[in-house]
Amino acid sequence: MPRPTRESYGDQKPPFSYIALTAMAIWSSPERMLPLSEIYRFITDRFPYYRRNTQRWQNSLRHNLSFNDCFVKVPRRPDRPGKGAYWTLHPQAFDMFENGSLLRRRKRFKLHKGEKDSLNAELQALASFNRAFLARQASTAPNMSGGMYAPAVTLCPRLSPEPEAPDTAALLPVGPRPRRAFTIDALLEPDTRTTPSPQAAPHHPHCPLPLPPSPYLLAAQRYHAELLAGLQQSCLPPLWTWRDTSQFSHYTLNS
DNA sequence: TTCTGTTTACGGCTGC
DNA sequence: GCAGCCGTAAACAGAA
Repeated sequence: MPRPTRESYGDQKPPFSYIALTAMAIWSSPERMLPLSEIYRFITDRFPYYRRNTQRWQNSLRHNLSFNDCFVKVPRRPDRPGKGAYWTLHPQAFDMFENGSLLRRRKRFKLHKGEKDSLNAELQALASFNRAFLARQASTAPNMSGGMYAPAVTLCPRLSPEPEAPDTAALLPVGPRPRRAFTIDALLEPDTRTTPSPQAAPHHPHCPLPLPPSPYLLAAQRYHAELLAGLQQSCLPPLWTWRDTSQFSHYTLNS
């Protein structure tokens, strides 16, 4: 069966399930994770059919994101505020589709109870940490303006507009995933394994001074990096690639 | 207020 | 017939 092309659909409904469409969108992003709004945009950009009746299919898509264990909701980093979380694919969900075909899943991806509980606990912990981070930041805000630990994000506005994927590439630790107690205090302790020294703090080209980020920010980044490293450690290359040529656009199975 | 996320329910389709 | 996958609708809560 020839692979369907974008042009062959026109305004017809593509033969992909919402799970497949969402997986495509997530895999199309450099960070392998997208907020809901970007998943919508990916689908409407490529499939004209979904430019109509948006409420209907978007409701279905959200249902699938929540209902299926293959999608993992990753809380935003506290220094990257915005609406909604990021969504990624569970690493163990890559073999869902038969031979990379997106038309029908080989089997439903289902996490075992323990795995699901463990993942939920970690994500819950991260969300709690983010809230605690914001609370602490708010309570210390009046002193932050001139303080040496003022978060870099308040002094170095981003150049790219929202939505923006978490800056995980530079945060991912090398080697085995470090484990430490997940409490606010534990995370705020100096961590010589992953905490960059103030001298090594990245210097934003538009910042007048290379200020060290706050310990809270570092702790949040560190935990985010640990979480994402765990999720991505077993990541395989994408099974499919969206190819745009002058003749046609289609998904191809990577060899 | 709007968007995001969760949950429940139901019916159609397909394969065994 | 049954189980599993899928699409859709709807209600609701919480966050931005």
